[in-house]
Amino acid sequence: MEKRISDSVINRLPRYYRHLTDLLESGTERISSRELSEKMNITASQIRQDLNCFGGFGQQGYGYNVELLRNEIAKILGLTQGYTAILIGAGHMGRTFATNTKFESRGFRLIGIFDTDSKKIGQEVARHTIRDYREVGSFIEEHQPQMAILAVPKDAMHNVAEEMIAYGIRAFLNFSYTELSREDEDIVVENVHLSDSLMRLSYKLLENNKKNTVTSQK
Amino acid sequence: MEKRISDSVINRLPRYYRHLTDLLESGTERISSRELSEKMNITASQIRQDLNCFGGFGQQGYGYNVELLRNEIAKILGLTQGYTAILIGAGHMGRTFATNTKFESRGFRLIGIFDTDSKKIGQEVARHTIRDYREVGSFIEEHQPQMAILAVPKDAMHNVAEEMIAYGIRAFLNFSYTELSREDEDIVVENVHLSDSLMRLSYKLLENNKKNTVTSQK
DNA sequence: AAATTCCTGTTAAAATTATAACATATCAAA
DNA sequence: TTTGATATGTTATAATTTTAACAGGAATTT
Repeated sequence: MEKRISDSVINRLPRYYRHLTDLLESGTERISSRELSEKMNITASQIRQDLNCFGGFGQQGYGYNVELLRNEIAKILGLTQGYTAILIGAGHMGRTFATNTKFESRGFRLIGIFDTDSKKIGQEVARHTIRDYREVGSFIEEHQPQMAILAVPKDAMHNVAEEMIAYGIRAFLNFSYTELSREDEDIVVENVHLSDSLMRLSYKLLENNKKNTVTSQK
Repeated sequence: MEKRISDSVINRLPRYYRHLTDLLESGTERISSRELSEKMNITASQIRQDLNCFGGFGQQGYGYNVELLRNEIAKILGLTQGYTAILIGAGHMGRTFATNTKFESRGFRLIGIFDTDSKKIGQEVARHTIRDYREVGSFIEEHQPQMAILAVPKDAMHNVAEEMIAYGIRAFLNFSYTELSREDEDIVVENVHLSDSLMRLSYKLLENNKKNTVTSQK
């Protein structure tokens, strides 16, 4: 019986993956938990603890082989599964996602972009021709993508999600303002909110200003 | 002496804010921690605990006044400070941010968009004319924005950040692939990584598939 | 007006998460 | 070889975070 991996650990994995990718690209062959901890501003202990949830990838006296560790994390994250995705909505957000996130280098494959706007249909985005959303059902049936990226207006989101679910999609990356949640069923969702980041930054800035005010009053 | 608010609480505040905004827009006047907990899929206890970090906003036997609570959270998050921001980079990500995140309704004001690409300079995005990045120094001096949104290629990011810091900016929302970190100085940073969300989704999907395989083998 | 229900703020307990400590294996150098 | 320095995997401890419990104030009902 495997013990469950906590969300705290899972949430850190993509960050490990990014840093290891950087290291690999810069030609670093090996790294110790201490060195990595300095780069990432976390404790070496946490890194070792995290990695050991999945197995011993390091070697005493040597550290971790960057390429090997990166590959292991890729496996854990499912990046070697060759998952395919369709993108619904070719507005700003959709285009950003299609062009920015280096799908292929992360092991994903974007296989179709859909929109309802007749002005957009037929346009080229990231080497894909935007398709008519009305064809999405037959497209899914034919190509069986595992994920749908929702970059549609909030009013449309729930309807689109329902349709995707009816067509058999079980994983959603949702960029719409409204949260998508499906606790009960075998459906997985990640909601992304750009404005949350902005609000967090705002909080930090305010705190920082308060702190400096107090300090300068001494 | 005020006790420090934990990051776990801070990270939840934007989500509270969004849900309260939704409630307000749907005309809900009051809500209890239990009702809100059902909407948000967290425990009522946590909601009460979180809110009490900042003061007693509710009333026994009544619950919380939606508008009042939303305003209080806005204050806590610094949304009432009238912070202004400039956006560096008018590529896909920059345009998404400029058009999508409802700056104004969140109390922020975007006051300038900059790019180095002469083809983009002069174009209109979200009611702003894209300015020449070479003018950013004098612009900052004149308008004193508090935040910079970095939506530039990863190779340019650190240089841009250094320049912004030299011009006096102290808060950064960074969308570049490369992380920006400034532990030491009085500078606050939020890094956003779209691909992290995708990787987390991938992990969840893989786990879900494993689970179902095991279940169906019974 | 009394009784009952509701629901907060707060304290206490449980659970989780992060950090520290250490035994031991590997590497590198003398 | 032998010795010392590294650095992991793992166990133990500390800190944090979440959940539960409850006293009592406010609203609502009878």
